[in-house]
Amino acid sequence: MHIFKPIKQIRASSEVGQQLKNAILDGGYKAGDKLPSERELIELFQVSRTVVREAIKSLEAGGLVEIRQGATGGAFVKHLTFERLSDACQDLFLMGKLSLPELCQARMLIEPQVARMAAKNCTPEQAKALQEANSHENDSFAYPETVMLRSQVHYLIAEMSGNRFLEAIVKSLLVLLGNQTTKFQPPTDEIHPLGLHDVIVEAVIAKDGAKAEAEMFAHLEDFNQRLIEVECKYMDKHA
Amino acid sequence: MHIFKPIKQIRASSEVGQQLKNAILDGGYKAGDKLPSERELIELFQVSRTVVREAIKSLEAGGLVEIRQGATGGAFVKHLTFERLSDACQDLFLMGKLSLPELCQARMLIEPQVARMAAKNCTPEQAKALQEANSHENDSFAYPETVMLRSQVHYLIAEMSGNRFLEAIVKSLLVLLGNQTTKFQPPTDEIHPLGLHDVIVEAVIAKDGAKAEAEMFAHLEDFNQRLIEVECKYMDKHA
DNA sequence: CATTGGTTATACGTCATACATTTAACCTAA
DNA sequence: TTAGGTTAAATGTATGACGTATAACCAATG
Repeated sequence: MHIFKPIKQIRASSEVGQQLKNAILDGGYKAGDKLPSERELIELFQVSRTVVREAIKSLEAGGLVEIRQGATGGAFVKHLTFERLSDACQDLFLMGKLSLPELCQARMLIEPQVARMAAKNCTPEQAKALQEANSHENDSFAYPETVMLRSQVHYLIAEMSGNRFLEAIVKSLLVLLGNQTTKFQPPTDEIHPLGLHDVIVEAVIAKDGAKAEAEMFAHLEDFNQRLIEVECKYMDKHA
Repeated sequence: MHIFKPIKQIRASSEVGQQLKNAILDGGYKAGDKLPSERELIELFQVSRTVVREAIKSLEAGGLVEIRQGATGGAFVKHLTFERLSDACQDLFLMGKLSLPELCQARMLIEPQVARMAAKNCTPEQAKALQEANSHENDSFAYPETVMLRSQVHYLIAEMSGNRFLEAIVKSLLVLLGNQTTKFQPPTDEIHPLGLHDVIVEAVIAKDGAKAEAEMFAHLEDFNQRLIEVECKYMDKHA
């Protein structure tokens, strides 16, 4: 007996979107390149403008392209970064599929090792950038700038790890925790007093991986405690 | 002197999409719920069908809703899972923003600790499921089934960690590495001989966290080596 | 009574056209 | 020279018509 396969109906817009996406991922269009205009795509795919537009809109929603209007407008391929990851995490978090303690725990598990890797790789230029960032943490007390300033060191260390996957994960965590901190708006010296990063920066620059890992762990243990407390206060106030 | 802020032009479709997204994330619509139909949304937002459709399409592309056609059709809110994360990773990988060695390294950094956490939490039911999965790894040699079977233990351990963020990360890594393995299609016993998980499963069930961590690390060290070799062979053959 | 097959209602999918809006570049006159 | 208008190219929105998919209802037939 012959086996029949069910017909899978595919929407024209999905098909077009898929082909465009493949073209981008395969390197046919690189970051910054402009996809053909709507009119051209109509010709190429022989479909209506509706279909073309929905396909492009899907790509935009997926974060692959950026649509600009006007004379020099069109769909431009974006530089893919960790932001898509972080957006996905943000949505999961907002839907209650992730909790703050889980994020803190994950961070404590990953970032100390990332610090160790960073210490192994640290170049003089990176050392300078690290010190620079660490010395500017006090430039602002206003939200959300203060969050950005005081997490800069973490971002740099993540980049220094040399592993772009771990870098993306850590940055996503930083964005999420930063968003929450900005929402709670605790006094800066309550959530993150000045100087907490000094020993970490020292260790990384000294290429002392073991110490960098240990100090990062200690710092996160302390910070996470503060963050949880801040969250409790916030909850009480807004109950 | 007064400071003027640039006018931010927002597209109607983006605005509608954002409002719908917020409604979903805030819990106004839960997983499985149906958003209003296009006609109703036209009434609610007082915009054209074009705008409504593009908004919904964006949500679909973002993985938040699933659109079904027909009499009982409409946009239904999806259960958010790690799949969005894994899709994002997949795209980064396909665009060359992530390499196989980086993924392997990240896995070696995370999964052993996840195994330790799983060992801490292991319940009798989970122990049984783990043994069950481990005993069925030989049920198929055909791709892609064999990949799924031989990675099942890793999926279960990730779930047992009790940390949904780490679970999502590990699963995303498993999907990615699984995809690559399926692409290379090496002989099953070359990439992953039977029995490699036995000691890990034993340790987890015995609630021996330290041993689970160590055995997982050793296993990954071995497996990653095999995977890299398989990739080299594949590259040579398809050069 | 049950099953088959047709009908209908509903909602999404696609097409076509017209017009609005945005933006850069060009042009023109004071 | 420059302010200001014009034009062209591209996306954004509106509208109406028709196509397609799907479930539910219904009716005829055995």
